[in-house]
Amino acid sequence: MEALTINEAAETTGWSPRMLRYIERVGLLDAPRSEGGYRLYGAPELQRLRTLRELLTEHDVGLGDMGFAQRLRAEDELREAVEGWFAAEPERPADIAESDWLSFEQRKHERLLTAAAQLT
Amino acid sequence: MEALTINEAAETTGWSPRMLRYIERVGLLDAPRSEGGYRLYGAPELQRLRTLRELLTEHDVGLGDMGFAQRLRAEDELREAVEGWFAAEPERPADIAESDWLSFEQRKHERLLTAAAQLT
DNA sequence: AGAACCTTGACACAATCGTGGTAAGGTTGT
DNA sequence: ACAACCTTACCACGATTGTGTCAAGGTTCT
Repeated sequence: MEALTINEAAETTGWSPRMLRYIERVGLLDAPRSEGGYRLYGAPELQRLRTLRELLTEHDVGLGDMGFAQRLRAEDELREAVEGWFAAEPERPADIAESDWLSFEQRKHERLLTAAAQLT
Repeated sequence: MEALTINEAAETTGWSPRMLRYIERVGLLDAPRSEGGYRLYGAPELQRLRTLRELLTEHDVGLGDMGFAQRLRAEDELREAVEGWFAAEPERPADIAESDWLSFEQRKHERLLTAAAQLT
């Protein structure tokens, strides 16, 4: 048939059945259900599960991280708050003449870090 | 005097000194240092720390989540992988016959895969 | 109808996170 | 020089995450 049950899907995707349920619990991938409530994994779900596995292992990312990424896409207010926070880099051009507490090197280092973070 | 030491900064921002060091450890906000190595919090850092506090409590977000958001801004490859994964949402329009949805999704996914392959 | 599979829920357990404390030693300002 | 503050490096500890296993019961297929 077209759709696999959870154990079959587990075998072909590399996840455990337990983890497939967990992935659903954290809201990352809901498998469609049969009339009786069985999860049924079609080709799109299987492919997505394999891709997810690759993504996590290759970039050292957790399921919780992906859950947060999903919130960032879904919740406008949250995304704007987060973007706003990162955009508000600390700059104090007025202090550079009067700087009795911040060395030029430290300031340069800060700018380098911020620039690196904004290489989009 | 332009900058507060860590305990003073803790008092005005609502964080504990311990947490200010932790926030720095996870890479979210590096305070500039004095010659002797003391962290010195200026007005921009204080403001950012307050904003961060608000952001976390109001949206139920953790420091780890913010760390991941920072990685998303800094690492192009990661951001694209994550975006790509979410973009490949399995959608099954109801007006497609049950015998057809699988091949439909398969074709759609193949298109996505070839598109992704051409990105690299 | 019966074997084999699935469901949810619970208990378990190592690893990490968020947070506090303490100790040994360096810095600052009077 | 001395009190008061700061630094890093540890130990601790409850909560959460990622993962397994088991139990009690419902579904699927032959």
